[in-house]
Amino acid sequence: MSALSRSEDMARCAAVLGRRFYDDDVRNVAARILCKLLLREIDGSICGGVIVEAEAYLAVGDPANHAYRGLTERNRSMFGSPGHAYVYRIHQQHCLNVVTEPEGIPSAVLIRAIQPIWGVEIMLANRKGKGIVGLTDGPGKVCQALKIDLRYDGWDLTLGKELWLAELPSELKPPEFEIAISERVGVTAAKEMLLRFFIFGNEFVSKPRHARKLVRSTDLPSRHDDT
DNA sequence: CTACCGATTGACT
DNA sequence: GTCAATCGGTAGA
Repeated sequence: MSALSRSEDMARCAAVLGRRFYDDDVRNVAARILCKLLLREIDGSICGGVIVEAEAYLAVGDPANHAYRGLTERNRSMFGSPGHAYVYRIHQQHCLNVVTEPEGIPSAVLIRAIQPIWGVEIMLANRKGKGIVGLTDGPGKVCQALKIDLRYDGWDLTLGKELWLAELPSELKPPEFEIAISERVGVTAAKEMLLRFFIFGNEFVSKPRHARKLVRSTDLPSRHDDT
């Protein structure tokens, strides 16, 4: 068996994130989603990598949230149960969010960047010949590389097929990392809120990379229902 | 129905 | 650093 197929087996065997992971405070999920895997199966091949950057959009008091003014046709998925995808379109691009918190509470985490690991050749082809650096450092780029579009709006991410999230296999796990917190990128409302989370020092994070705060991965708050 | 605009990207100064 | 492309969602007439 080749190293490549062993690697793909590693991705296929990684523990799928279940509903409980998403059924939590959206800021908690945005921080804890770092170093998880985003995986996609395209024509029988695994594509994806490690999530290195994400943003939280709050259900309350966040005018940058698409659901700030209530339910619309576009944002309907955000009102659904946690662990489903909210995919929307902007400027000819698609952006992938994971829905968090209990059903009816419209909060979500935007996946802004991944570190490419599996199916790099396929992702490069989907992005038309750009290099590995810059392949998936932005929410639109992630969706281009992984062929994620509106068909996946409302997709259940806990099924472990087509499009899902999984734990980082222990073989790949770094001992510890620092989480940087900053203002969100590109928003025109609530610019000052510190709701962007990224792995400090990782080269696959989009710019800017200035950190307003730093938190150790081992110091994250526990789940709301942990005791 | 029309008008406005963006949780982006890529090209350019 | 700046800026245009480009089009579906949204709000308003």
